Amino acid sequence: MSVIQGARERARTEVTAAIKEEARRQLASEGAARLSLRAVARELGMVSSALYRYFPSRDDLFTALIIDAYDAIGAAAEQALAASAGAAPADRWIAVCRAARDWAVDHPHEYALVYGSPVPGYGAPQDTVVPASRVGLALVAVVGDAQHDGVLGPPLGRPLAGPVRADAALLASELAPDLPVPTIAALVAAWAQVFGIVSFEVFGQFNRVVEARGPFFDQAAAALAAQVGLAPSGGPPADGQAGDGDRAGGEQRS
Amino acid sequence: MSVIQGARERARTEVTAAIKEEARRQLASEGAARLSLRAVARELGMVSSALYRYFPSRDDLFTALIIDAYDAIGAAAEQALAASAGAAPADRWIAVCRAARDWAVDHPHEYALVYGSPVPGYGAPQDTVVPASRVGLALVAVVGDAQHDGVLGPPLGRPLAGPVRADAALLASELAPDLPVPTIAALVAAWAQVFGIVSFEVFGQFNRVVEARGPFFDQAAAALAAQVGLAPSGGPPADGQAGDGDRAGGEQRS
DNA sequence: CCAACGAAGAGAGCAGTGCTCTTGCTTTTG
DNA sequence: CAAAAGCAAGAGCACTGCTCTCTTCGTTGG
Repeated sequence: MSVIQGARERARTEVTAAIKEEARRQLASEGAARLSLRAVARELGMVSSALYRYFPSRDDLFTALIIDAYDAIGAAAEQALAASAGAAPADRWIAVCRAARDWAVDHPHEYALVYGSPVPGYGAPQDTVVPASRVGLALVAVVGDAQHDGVLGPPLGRPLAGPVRADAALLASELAPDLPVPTIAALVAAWAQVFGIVSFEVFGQFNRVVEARGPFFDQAAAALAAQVGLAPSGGPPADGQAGDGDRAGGEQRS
Repeated sequence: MSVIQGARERARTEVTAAIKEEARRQLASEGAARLSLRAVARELGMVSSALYRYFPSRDDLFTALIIDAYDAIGAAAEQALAASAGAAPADRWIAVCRAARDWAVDHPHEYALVYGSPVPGYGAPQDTVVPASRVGLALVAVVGDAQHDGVLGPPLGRPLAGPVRADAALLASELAPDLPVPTIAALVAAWAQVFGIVSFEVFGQFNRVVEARGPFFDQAAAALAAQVGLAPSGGPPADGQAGDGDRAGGEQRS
């Protein structure tokens, strides 16, 4: 990671970046399955075989894009986390969820790459697990902060079944020893459920079902916040949501 | 739809079925992106071009498989709905959700086809919308029956924002005029959230996070039942869940 | 300063893909 | 029975991921 590089090394990182950029562009316009190495090379004015100097295979290019996507959506969530420091926990929860959702609707194909069907025979390598966890960890941080401030209530729902408790206890010991085990379990469920709503929106399942997707998402995120034990903020936010910046009627599928 | 068919017509439907069957087999073993018309034809002992007599394009084959998949998971849900008639609403809710989940983990690639990333430039045709709604309608039926029996409580969560209420009201008028609007909104959210958990499980996001996936799913489904206003069944189901038939430790990604 | 080394690009080529078009054959139908 | 329609086969086009060889050129050690 030296700042000073030889011309060669410099060129390499630049070309690598250009390849990823062009690949991302094609990803957005064609979708992952139609991403073509040759087309990327063509667009970059190089021959297809030259691309293999930078990525040993198409799957490796995918891996790079996947990591970037995880990092991007994770960064969005973390930024919302940081920006909302000091706010009511439920509102922070909604802000973090909303940041992830907004990134997803802005980058549907990259989102599909990471939260959609796993690519063919391709097993996600180990490098992806840390970036993949960033959004989840941001949610954990919201709840952890609430706990630290003494405003974390008990999660809703019936008592945990044995195996679920065991899983949650293991998780808790790894990433948030201070949080109650049932809270962790509720957190994991909420995490998956948030992405369920995002996926339905991005993948078109809400077409002709839900139009006001931004407000709908916020509504659901608020319910999930309550589910994990974050009390709703005092004031009734019931209506309005003005300046929401949401294009409700827009068709999603390209 | 005449029962009696000429030999030719009969052969046609048989070949069509054989193609879909073989395609499904390849789908299961290779994944959607690697499904190859030529390979299907090869396996069936015919030449690739002959396949185009039955499906005008690869996308049309996909469409057929998608409809079948929607119908299969929908049928599974409806069967659970019928089988649970008379049980406590919350338990019926869980049963229907669980049926959909079980089908999904048993047919991960078909599930990915319908609830994963939409295929490349392929816009789902209108034929898919009815089959696609079957699981959702089964969930609506559970809640509708509970309402009819007078055991439906109010949904949890804050009051609806204006646009959300409008969407939900429209939906309610279309498919369940008897249900309260907030219930419909909660139902739609719960519907998406159920599939969020299923997708995370099927797509491998729960690897090294949740191991007892069956019980975990039931836990979350129970919480969602409460969310839409279905009171938990009397007895404490807290532990046990024996004979669960869940292979907890199994690696998911092929 | 220059020679050796290694990284990078070019091009040909392989096996595979979706899809089209033409050519024959068989079944159905008027 | 002959015409029409349905169907399989084969050749072929343009494309894909990937490998191999060959040449060029920046970097670096003596």
